[in-house]
Amino acid sequence: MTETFGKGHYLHLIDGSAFIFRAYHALPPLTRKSDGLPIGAVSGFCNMLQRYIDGNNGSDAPTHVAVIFDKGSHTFRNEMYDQYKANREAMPEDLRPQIPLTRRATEAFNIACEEIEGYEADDIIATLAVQARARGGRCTIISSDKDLMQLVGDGVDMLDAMKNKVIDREGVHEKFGVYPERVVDVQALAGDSVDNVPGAPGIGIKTAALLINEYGDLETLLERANEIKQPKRRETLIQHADQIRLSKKLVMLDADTPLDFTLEDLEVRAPDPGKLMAFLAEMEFRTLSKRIADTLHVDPPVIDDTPPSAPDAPKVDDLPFDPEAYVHVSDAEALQVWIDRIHERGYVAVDTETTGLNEMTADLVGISLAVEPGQACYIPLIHKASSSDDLFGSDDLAEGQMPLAQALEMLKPVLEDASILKIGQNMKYDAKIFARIGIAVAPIDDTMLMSYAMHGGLHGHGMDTLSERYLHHSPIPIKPLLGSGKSAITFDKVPLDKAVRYAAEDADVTLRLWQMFKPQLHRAQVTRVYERLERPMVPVLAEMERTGIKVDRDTLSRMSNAFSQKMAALEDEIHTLAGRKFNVGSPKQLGEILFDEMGLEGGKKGKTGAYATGADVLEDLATEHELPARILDWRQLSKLKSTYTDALQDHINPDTGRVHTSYSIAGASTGRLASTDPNLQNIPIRSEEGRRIREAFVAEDGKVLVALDYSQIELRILAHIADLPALKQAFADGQDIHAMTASEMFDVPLDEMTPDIRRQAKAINFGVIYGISGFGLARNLRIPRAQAQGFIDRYFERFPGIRTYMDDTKAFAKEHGFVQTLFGRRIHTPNINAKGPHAGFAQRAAINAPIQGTAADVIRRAMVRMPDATRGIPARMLLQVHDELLFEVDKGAAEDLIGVARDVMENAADPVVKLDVKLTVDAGQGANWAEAH
DNA sequence: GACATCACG
DNA sequence: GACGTACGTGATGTCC
Repeated sequence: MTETFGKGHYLHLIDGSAFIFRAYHALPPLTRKSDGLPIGAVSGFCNMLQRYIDGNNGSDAPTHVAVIFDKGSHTFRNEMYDQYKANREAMPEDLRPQIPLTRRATEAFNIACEEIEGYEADDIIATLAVQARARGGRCTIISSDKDLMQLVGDGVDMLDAMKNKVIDREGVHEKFGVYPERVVDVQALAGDSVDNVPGAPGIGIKTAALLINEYGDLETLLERANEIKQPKRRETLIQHADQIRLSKKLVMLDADTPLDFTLEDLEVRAPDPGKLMAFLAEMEFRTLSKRIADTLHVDPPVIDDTPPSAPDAPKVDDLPFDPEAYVHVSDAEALQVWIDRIHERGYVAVDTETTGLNEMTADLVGISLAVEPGQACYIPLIHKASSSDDLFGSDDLAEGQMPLAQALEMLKPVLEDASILKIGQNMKYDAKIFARIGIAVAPIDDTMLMSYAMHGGLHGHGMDTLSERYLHHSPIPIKPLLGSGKSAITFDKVPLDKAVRYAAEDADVTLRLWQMFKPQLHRAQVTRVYERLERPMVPVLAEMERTGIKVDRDTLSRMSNAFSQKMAALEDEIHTLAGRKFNVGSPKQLGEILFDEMGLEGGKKGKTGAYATGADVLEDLATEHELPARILDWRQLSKLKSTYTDALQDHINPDTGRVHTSYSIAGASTGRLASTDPNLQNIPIRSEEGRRIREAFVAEDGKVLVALDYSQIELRILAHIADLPALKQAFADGQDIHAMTASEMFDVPLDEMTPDIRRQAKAINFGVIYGISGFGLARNLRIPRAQAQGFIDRYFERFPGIRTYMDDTKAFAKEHGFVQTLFGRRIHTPNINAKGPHAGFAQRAAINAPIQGTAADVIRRAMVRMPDATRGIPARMLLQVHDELLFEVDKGAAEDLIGVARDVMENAADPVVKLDVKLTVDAGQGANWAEAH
């Protein structure tokens, strides 16, 4: 039973970031022996935690303790002052991957580990210290950070752990010349070069303290500044009064940070030796684990830290796959053995088998686990008994299965344990299956996403592809087990012996891939891409997909009927014009009628020998004949009906009344998402008739849909990457970018701009993003090729950065075999050195990839930050359409959401990339998607 | 299952 | 000098 924090209780607050940086700088750059992961700071951090614990079990031991971390580098202080901490150096590359490990270390030591997005650790510490004091308890802050000294006094003190020196009120006075309640006044005057707090120029701590002690406090000092005798000092204070007041706001800690935990949650907990040893073993800390094992009176873990013999041929490759070695787990005792092994290891590969491919409707059938190569099991849960004489199968469960509920009860703590890493191949699928039965799987690794980060553009990232390529093993195909067509069965009907071999192998393959990929991420320099842009998308997208969007069936159904009628009428008209009946939907038949029977000019046969009858061809013909125009009309309706108004109705989930798409994270080579089943990223908008389909995408009663989209994000990124001053200036001035391009290219003043000239410039702008060619532009604008080439030449002349960018990008791709986004995502270009027509394709793709890919990275960053940023707002993120996010939000909170979400989106590049062009986001809201846009 | 077509950014 | 050509996706219908 937890007691309310109050008198007699004693809280320790450890400044986690200070520990980390001290540990990092105190130790040489150690790496984990088996795979080269940098590990020095984690080692130092663990040592410091252990020393802290050893030193704090005496009579004055704390009753409550927490390690507090910073989270996110953008805080409310950046809102007040954009230069806050601006000259702070970037985190060293080999420290970055160690940060999450220090959090895991804290948890492994069974010490509360807290952080709040958008707040500095100092603010959380201030909040907790003030709360502890208010409740009559005591608090010691373990840090030597002078910014925290304002909190000291009345039951709160600080401990400099390095010097083992307590800092009380007198200690603060020693440092600042004033007592804690005036510390912020002194800091406001003196400023702080480390945090880039300006203060008053020329005034340091000594002078500041002198002034504050003379006048009492900062406000009085500023009001009476004209009384100061020294002329220079007087002028400085008068002149910089605003800057000083701002500085005070920057240094003043926020003791009202919203917390998602309470003081009671921080009660000191007994160590969990198993968890701690597993973590230390994973980190391969020999000495430290022995020392800690001694103090805990347990056996130290056995650490196998033999490095792989050759970097690119790890030994996981050598162990043959043996389906007979896989274990069929059929009862709680057997499962417990596996769970114990998982705890020893600290990680496990997990795979789920289900009744289908749609995570929203498929049911869990069984779970497979793997803890080391070749050692995997399958836990069948609801397989049906097979009976040869019953064609429809039996509802009876097969023998040899433990109860579903019991298995889940045992596995849930493991799957949710923050100190055990769950490894999967396409984890979003499994996470959604588990989420539906109340299990929140975390933390995770995903081999599909690791491959995507390292090999994007080289090949697909499905398990079979990866296994064949990297393990030289073809997994058992699923087809023979399930059959195909009408006689196909679901996995719960697969006999257990076969199911074990198939399912356990998947977990085995996943674990082997993980062991191979994990150390390679660092070498390929894509750790940050994987950890910041790929892996965090899994929970975000899983949540969006599970939420779905409400679609009104009646609206779609009415539109389908209207389309049917119009199509029937058009069909009659078309047959009359053609002189005979034919299948209007057949391009082949249409081509024969147009070019053979009617003898129209301009018939061109493609590589298959059929006439081309695409929209561009028909549009040209439409100026002379009526038939092509009617065909175009019919095709538009046919498209809308079959792909949208009909098909979408079939995708409405009967349980939720909503449509749940699935996003593939690793589908598009550039980093974009792709949406399938159904594709909700290509819902019509360009034509008026199509746009009305968006009226069927609605908000629930009492809510509205909010759409936020980046304005011209790819052109802005182009302006930054290719360094185009004219374009940057135009964006800075908020100009119409296509009109500005037109003005620049055709020497037409902006106030004389015509829509047609602007349209041409717009086509050129897009052409540049796509790796322009004279031919392509000529075809798009329907102008002579020579004229199009003239436009391009002129564009290069007016924006010389473009040519440089294109040449540099092609050269980079040829040299390295990949191109990169601003955030380090690599897109491989295997065909870049090809000869013949392939070469052109590859070059244009290489030019486009960094632009499209950077835009994709930006919105990914925004999406990853969105859940924390919008916490407390009754809103849910529903869809992403490349440069747009769609939310559903309570009516009263729409403006709140727009404010917060826009801020996240516009600043999504910070702090990794400082764009020369600001990103702007347009917002709209309404009862349906058409209105919101 | 390949191909053509067309919806989106 | 000729080749072909805007970048990235997914779903549908026809035809073999």
